[in-house]
Amino acid sequence: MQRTDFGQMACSIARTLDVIGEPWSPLILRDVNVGLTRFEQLQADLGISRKVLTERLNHLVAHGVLERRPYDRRPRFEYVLTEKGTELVDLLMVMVGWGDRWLAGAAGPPVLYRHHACGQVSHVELRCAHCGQPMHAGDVDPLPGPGAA
Amino acid sequence: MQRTDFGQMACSIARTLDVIGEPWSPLILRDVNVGLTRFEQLQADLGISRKVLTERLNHLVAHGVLERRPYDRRPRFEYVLTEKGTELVDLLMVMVGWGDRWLAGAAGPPVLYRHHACGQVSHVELRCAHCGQPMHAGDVDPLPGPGAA
DNA sequence: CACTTGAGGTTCCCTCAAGGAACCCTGACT
DNA sequence: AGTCAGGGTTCCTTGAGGGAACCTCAAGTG
Repeated sequence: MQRTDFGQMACSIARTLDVIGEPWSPLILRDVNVGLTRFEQLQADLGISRKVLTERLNHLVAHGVLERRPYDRRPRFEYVLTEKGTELVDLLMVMVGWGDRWLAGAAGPPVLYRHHACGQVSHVELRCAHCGQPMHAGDVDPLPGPGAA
Repeated sequence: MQRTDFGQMACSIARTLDVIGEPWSPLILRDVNVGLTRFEQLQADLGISRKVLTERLNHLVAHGVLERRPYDRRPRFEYVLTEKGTELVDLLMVMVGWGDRWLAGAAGPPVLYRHHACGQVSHVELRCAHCGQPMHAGDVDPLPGPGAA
C-alpha cells in the first residue's frame, strides 16, 4: 500500500500514520478494544482477508501497539492493547465524535457512549492539557520543536 | 486502494476512514490547515504523485471536507477547509499528541504548539463534553445508538 | 492408536491502486 | 506568435488488497 515511508518524516502525524495509517488498522484496534482479541474473531467481525489481517497484526505488534500472547497450552494467541495502544483509542474516540456529527445522517449514531464519571451519554471534547480551555484548529500557533528537521 | 467500502459500515470510525482513511489524506489536511492550499504547493511539500494528489483532493471536495475555489481570473484554484474539514483538524491534533509522546524519540517533537488562551506550549487532552472530566479508553461504556445496524 | 476439529496462520493468483514521468490545456504576459 | 506557470491528465510499472485454498499444531474422541 503506502509505498512512501511516512515513518521517516519529521511530522508526528505522518509517523502516527506509519503505525496505524494502513487500511483496517484503526478498525482492528476498535475491535481489540471491545474484546475481540483473537484472530478468528477479528477476521469474522471485519470480513478482512486473512492475509491482510496477519500483516496488520504483525505490524501493530512490531510497533508496540498490540501484544501477542498465548491464552492456551495449544498454540492459541490473543492480541491485547499495550499502554501505547490504549492511548491510541483516544484517536478512535475523536473519529467517533466527528463521524457521529458529520456522517451519521438521519438515522443517528450507531453507537452511544456513556461516561462513567457523570453517567451521561456524551462525547469527547478537546481541551488544553495546561489550562483546560478548548483547544481546536485555530487556537494554537505552531513553533519549531527540538526534533525539527 | 481500500477495496472494501468502509463508508457503508454502521461504525463512525469506518465512515470517517472512508473520508480521510486513504494514504496522504491527513497530511493534505495538515498542509491545507497551515496555508499550503494550492496544488503545486501541496505536491512540492508532500512529494506525492500528482495523480494521487488529484484523486485525494477530488475525494475530499466530494465529501465536503475541502472547498475548491478560484483565486484568479486564470483557472487557478485553492483548496480551503470547510467547517466539516476544520473539525477534522481535531483528529490531527490528537495524532500529533500521540506521535509526540510515543514516536518522537530522543530528538523530541518536531513541532510544538502554543495555546492562545494560556500562552503555553501544550497539547490536547480529551474531556467529556458533558462534565469536563477526562474521557479515555476505559472511561466509557458503549450502548446501541439509534443508527445501529 | 488413527481420526477429527478448530485456531491461527501461509500460499497462490488476480485485480486495482500508488509512484513516477511525460504530456496537455488554459489564460496571461512579452 | 512564443513563452510561462498552474493545474491537472495519461501512460506504464510495481506492489498491495481480496479471496480462496491449503497447511500445521495440539487437543479431544473412539
